[in-house]
Amino acid sequence: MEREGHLFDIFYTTEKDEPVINLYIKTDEEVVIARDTDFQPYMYIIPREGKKKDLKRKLEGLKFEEKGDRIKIFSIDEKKKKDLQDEKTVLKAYVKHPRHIPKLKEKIKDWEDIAQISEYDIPFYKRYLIDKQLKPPSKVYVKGVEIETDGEIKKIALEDVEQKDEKDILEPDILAFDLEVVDEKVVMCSFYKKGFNKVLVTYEQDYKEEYVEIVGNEKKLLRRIQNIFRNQDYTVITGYNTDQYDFKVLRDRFDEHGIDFEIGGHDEVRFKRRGRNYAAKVRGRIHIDLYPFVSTVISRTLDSETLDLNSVAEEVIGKSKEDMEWSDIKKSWENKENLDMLASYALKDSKLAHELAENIVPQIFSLSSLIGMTPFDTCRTSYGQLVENYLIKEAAIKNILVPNRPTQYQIKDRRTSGRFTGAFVYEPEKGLYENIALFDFKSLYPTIIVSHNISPDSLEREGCGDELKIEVGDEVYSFCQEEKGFFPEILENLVTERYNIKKEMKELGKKTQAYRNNYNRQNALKILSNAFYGYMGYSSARWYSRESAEATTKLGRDYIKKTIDMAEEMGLEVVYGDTDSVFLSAENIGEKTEEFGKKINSELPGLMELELEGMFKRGFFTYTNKGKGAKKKYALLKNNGELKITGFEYVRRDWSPIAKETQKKVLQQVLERDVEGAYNSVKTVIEKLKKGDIPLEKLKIYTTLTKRPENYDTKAPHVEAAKKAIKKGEKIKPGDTVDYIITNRGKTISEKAQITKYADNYDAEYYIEKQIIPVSERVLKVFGYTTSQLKGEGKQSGLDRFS
DNA sequence: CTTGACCGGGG
DNA sequence: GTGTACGGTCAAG
Repeated sequence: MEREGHLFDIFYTTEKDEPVINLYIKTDEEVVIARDTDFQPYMYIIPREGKKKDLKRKLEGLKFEEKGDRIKIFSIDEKKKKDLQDEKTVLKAYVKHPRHIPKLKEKIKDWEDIAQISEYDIPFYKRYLIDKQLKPPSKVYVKGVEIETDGEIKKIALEDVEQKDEKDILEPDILAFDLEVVDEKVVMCSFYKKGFNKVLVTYEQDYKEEYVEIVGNEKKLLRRIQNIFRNQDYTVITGYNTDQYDFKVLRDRFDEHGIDFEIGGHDEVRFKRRGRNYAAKVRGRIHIDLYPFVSTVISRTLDSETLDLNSVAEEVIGKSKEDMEWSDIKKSWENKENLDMLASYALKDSKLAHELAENIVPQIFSLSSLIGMTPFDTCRTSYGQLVENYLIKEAAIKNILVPNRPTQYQIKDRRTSGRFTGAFVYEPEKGLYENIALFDFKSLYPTIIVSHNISPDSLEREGCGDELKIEVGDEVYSFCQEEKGFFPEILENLVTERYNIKKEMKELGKKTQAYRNNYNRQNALKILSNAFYGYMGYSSARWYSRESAEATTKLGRDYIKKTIDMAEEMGLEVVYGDTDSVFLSAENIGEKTEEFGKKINSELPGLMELELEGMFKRGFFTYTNKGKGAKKKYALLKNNGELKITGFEYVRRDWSPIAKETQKKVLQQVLERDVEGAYNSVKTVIEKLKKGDIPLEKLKIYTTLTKRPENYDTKAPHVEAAKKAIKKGEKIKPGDTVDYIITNRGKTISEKAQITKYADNYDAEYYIEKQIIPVSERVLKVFGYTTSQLKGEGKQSGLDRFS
């Protein structure tokens, strides 16, 4: 029988000591598992010069036992493969089971006749996706017969699987959930899905809302959670930080009550180790934890420096919820007060996660299908893995041998010896500027790599007749231009496809599905192509090439400097420049921009292009404590009055709300040319602080405890505050975020720190000196104000220098 | 200046 | 699981 469906997950099982690949496929009607029993594990062994025959004979005769495992190579194919610059004959050695691969490698690694062993550490399921060129969660075609099973899921004995259109991607059907936990017990669990929202509660009382369901006790709550997870119709199960929190709590509570943690319908939730963390794998569903993806990928496009659900949702989808204080959640539950509010808070959390997922999951899916990884892996990826997975997939197609991962020793070595000059920064002269045009290079590094053929396989190529020599410091690197390199060829395709899609998008209505799909695809292309440069200099990369990375930044510096020179020649004032962007100012900036853009672009090679990113009415630039122009710290005022603030403290959570509010206000007033007003705002806040007029709410500072307070060697305010609270009977454990106030009792800051709950006064001096002054000084010293003036101690002087 | 500890998200 | 993967900041050395 033949059918089509979206391949959304893959893993292997061992049956009768043979590996079986299981493909999870969602067809229009149901989810099926297609089972492939024919895929064989292998690795490559490269013989030394002239030793091929000897080696092959020895390998064929090899038989050994390890921990009861009888291991032998049961067949060897000879292949030709490209190894960076040379073509080599390699032996493709097949074994019976994936776990034999590392054992075989260990056994033969010191053999005289072997020059190198390759591709021995590519997980079996990934190998399958790569070799079959499958791109989850896009559409595949499968052929096979149904197998009789007693389970709920239909199984197919796979005869053939083929990738269809990789742009035909699974439509996610999302269930979001969220736990409320008090004293390490689950007291509420909320669910949100289209047409289904529910809050399970263990405490019995009259609840106003119909979504509340009373379940009596924690054990019944867990049973009901299990029931909902199993029986609701959905493909994606999601939440925020569910790997590190919700799923772990659930596992512990299921354990405690002696219930099997089975929620996928036919298998236990598995915790897969990924570096120092674990990821919860639910077979039959796609468990997407939004947080790791937000923190590695989405965060780059965000202004917010904190990545809590609320701030992220606010920026990504423009929505947030009224946050409930942690202490209030606890209080509400302990006193059984306001439980309706607590339930609605719980529902809002999963609703928000759901809305965020509606936006982010399609991005993850699109990236998955481009890279060829499962969505499960993609949402937990690092940039290094993203690039490397793609490279391995492309290497297989181009018959290139995958380089081995560096050893720990090599990684250390690369880290210490591999530092090199980065991007060029044109430091801003502090102050206010009018009429600003912001130009930047479209995909600067990718286009440099393509236009100059920067690639590990083009580097120092012997006998090359057309070399590009790049001087970096004392070194000269040469890149052969005769043949397109591995990286440039890939990047050219990625960048060109993205340009084409963006063109296509202009013809489409923004609300159409086609537009959204295209948007996500071009976004995935952008994420991937922008990651290549970093990958070349990433110490754990298989295709590490410090020389290529160095050459890329060198060329980048040259291009941005050339841009700055040309701008100056044309009489434009250069305000600030960083890596790939320049801020230019001129009275008649509107007229000059077009001419400038045309001139620059006529001189740029190949795919390279400088683009006008935006025009601003006014901009504010500041400098660092050392008196140099501050990088990446500026505030811009758009023509429509909107503010764009970059790099200032006001977004960070380790500052008190009053400090953040004050800084934002000051920046706003400064940009409106009301410097004196800004100064007065600071003075007013300081006065209020002195009088004790600022509510404690605005003075809280948040920090998380990562271990038990008594285990800290250093005296930090949040630790000391926690210790004092514990003495008073408060329960605070590792992982808790404490909010504290610096009070006026005690000598050192640590002595003065008290959990908000136990604080009834504040140390005005501290908040003025350590919070308000530093954040406002950062802005106002540019206009000649000194610290003592801000404190109201000195006279004003030189105020109009910049106004 | 280098090294090592700490921290993120969640309740 | 063809295992054992972050990156930035800040105080201490």
